[in-house]
Amino acid sequence: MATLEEKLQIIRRGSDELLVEAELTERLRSGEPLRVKAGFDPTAPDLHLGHTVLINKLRQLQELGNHVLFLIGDFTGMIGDPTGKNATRPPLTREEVALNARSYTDQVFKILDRDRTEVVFNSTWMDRLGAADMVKLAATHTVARMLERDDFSKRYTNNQPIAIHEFLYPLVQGYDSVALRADMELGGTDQKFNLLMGRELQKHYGQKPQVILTMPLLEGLDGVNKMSKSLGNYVGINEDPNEIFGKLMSVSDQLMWRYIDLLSFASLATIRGWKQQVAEGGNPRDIKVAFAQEIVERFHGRDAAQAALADFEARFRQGGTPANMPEVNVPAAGVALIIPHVLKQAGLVASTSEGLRLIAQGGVKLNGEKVSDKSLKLAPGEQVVLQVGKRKFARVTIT
RNA sequence: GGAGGGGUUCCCGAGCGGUCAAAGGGGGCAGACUGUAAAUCUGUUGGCUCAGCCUUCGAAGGUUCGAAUCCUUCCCCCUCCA
Repeated sequence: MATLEEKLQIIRRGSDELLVEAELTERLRSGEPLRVKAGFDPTAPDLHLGHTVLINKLRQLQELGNHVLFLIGDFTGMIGDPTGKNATRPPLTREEVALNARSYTDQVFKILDRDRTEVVFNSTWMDRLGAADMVKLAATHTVARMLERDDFSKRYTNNQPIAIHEFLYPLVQGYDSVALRADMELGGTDQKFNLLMGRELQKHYGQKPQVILTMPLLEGLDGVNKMSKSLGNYVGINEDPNEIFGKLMSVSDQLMWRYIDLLSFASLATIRGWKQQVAEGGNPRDIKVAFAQEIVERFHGRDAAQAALADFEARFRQGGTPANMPEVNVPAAGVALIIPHVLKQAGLVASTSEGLRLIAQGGVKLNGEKVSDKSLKLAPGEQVVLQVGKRKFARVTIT
């Protein structure tokens, strides 16, 4: 059993802010398992590495004997966490919520301990809250207080719209903590305002305020924006191992360290060793490979990690073709097809125009040979390997 | 309710009757290079039956030989006043 100091150290590793540490110590000392809350959007069941920063932390808390309340915000999802969009989203149907929840648990239990996790939905209590109670909830805070939230104040000063219902989001998220009697809530640093709202509302409703722990937001592959599916700069945990490996290799040598700090389970001493190795002239690529292997292995197993590395080496260091590639049939109705059409039909390019452009730029290969004739035709019955850029391949049969 | 400003291609942002598929930047994609799908450099970036044609500049109408650019109505956003 870990000592109190060890527990605190585990909890703090990689985190951004822990409020209020004294309160946490007190609760830990009691020996009772903490009710640790973390909320998730109901509409995006595709978990990516950014989510796992927080989920890993939940797992660590479970290993210390605590209880996780995995909250699916099916009610808050209707509001949409304020992002500058001023539209409410149509509420998801029961079936959709159930389906998304199922998908969540399928993914999240690759990390979390099923026995110490309770999946809850905030519609359970929010649907029962009447308009009068909603007004009372809203009456607990002022507009000035709401405008303290970074996102709101930025938009306010930049003359960007803020819809009134957006103010409800933090209130409802805070109320969730009341309904769940949470001892602790985790969230990204961008959630700090909402997490603090939970504390205030708990006090208001006569509960001990929750401890809050914020985790840094993982930057996406672009190194600028936070990782998100909608920005396309993410690495999904359910993605193909080769994709995960390749995407992690595409992380810049600089950003790589950020990923390692937040995602690797290697000991702090090991990570220090890596940094020193590179500082002394070692190739960052080697460390990136080791890290990419660790992540692929975490979600797909050791064999997949080995295979992904082998595939990567074959493709990029030796310029070969991947071990397996999609097989596509392109119907030609008995006529020979011009190459850009085949590329489009095979899904390798978005449009004929793009196909033509890529050919002009020398980015298209047929059976390993660069295609320079844009009106080259493929006749029915032909089977060829088409390649666009370094990463897109397909074995195409003209039928 | 009143006064003013604004809605442009993936994003930001120029254009303000023809030379506009629309500057510039970002992002994306490709090529070169490489110890990496790092970095750097170069090209490219609406669609199509591709040296030609078609559709785009909040929406719908109109003026004109010709409109992103002018007019009308409508929708949406911001600011100030009430």
